[in-house]
Amino acid sequence: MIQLKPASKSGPGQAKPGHVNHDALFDCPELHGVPMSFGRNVEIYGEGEPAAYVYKVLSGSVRSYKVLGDGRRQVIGFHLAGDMFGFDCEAEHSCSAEAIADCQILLVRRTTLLNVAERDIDVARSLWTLTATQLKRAHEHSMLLIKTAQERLVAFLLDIAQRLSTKNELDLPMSRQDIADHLGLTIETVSRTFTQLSEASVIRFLASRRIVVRNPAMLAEMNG
Amino acid sequence: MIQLKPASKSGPGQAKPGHVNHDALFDCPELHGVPMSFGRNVEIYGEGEPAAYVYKVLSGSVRSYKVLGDGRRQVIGFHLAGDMFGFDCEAEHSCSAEAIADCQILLVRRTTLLNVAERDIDVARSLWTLTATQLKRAHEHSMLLIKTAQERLVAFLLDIAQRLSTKNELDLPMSRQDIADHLGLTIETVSRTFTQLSEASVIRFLASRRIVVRNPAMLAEMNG
DNA sequence: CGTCTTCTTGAGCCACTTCAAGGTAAGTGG
DNA sequence: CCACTTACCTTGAAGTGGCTCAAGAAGACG
Repeated sequence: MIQLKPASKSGPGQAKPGHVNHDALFDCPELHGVPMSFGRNVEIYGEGEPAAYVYKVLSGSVRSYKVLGDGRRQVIGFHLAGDMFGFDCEAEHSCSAEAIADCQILLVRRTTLLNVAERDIDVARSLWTLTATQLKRAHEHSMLLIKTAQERLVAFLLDIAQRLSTKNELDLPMSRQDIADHLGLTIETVSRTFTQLSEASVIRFLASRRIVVRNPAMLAEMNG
Repeated sequence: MIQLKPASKSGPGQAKPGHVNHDALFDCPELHGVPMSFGRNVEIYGEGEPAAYVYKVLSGSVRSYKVLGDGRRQVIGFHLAGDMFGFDCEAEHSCSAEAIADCQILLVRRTTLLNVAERDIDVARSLWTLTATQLKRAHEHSMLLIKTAQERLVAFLLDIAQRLSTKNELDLPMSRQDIADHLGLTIETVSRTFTQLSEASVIRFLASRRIVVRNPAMLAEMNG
């Protein structure tokens, strides 16, 4: 882990290549889907419920999570505009999903998708590719959870920055608590670590959820 | 977390229902595969290498893992007899795999499998199902990593016990270091926690890797 | 403006790590 | 069969990173 000293000089900004959402699953004419709105903190589906639909985020963002018996929560991941989610292979959802902010989501009947996949090899392949990508992301997340608090937050920022395709300014849709539960930390540690990064001039806060990356090279270096 | 007191009384043993390996992917006549032997600690494939094959464990066991730049290792999972692994959807393996002990492994060419999947919808479905199952397992693993040391080890024991389909006696194929790297702990903490479980009469050691579950109910309860 | 939620900061604590040493088991060669 | 080696595991003592508990600051909103 890289030691931070408050108030080091910051270099000029640096752009990151964008990330393309390559999957055309919902573009198939048979899988048009129904758009639907969800308010802030509204549950889209719950763990253990029958998996009736698969989903694509049109606008807004979504968190999927699991909770332990005593209330500890693990945010499995965040789904941003363009992301698809809810692709459990079993008949029941293995985690819950909630709207982080008001959002619009496209719903496609799971059975419809599976039927189309039986005939259309491209759809079947997309289904697999999509799941495999999520698997890879889950493995990355496991790597995250063995790192230090600072490394976790840095990796999180880099991941979100890449997925939002914004150059150096991030608008985090999620709360500190969501971030903490995603990174396996407490809200206090997340807050303190953000403050450290800010004091080291690696990032700067325009507001508590609006971040400017002042030193992208440093941020990348801190990711190891 | 459940507090352990050394030397509580233990109840009688209790059987666990077996776990069936449901996937018939390698039974397809076109996907016969080639058996191959790997010695202890021999690498089967490395992270970043071209994914030429997919694998099925015939005997022995395998660990798949990723390492960070500074050497920290995360054991993503263990593959026991009957398990299939190496199903990355990309052309390169996203993690490494090594034989834990001497083992025999069935290899099937990835391209062959993908070709068959293009024509045979059952194979395509298996491919998806298998990946989705691994995804679910990866999510479970994330849950593991937010728990206490004792909970992690208990969950690990329950998982292995179920997958080995042995009633109350486990023969762990992996070292303490492997377990530690799987659970995000140090080898010392794993050892100490094993000792606690033993002192509480939840388990008993026949040898350092041979464990008898003396109190399955307690073990299950400790898992939350 | 007050109220509510979210975020930040401080001080003390604890679970797990680190560092260090010793024990145990299996293999090897004499 | 025993000395020696090596790998693996256990145990102890001290340190620490992140947690808990507590209070206050900063926004959001009616």
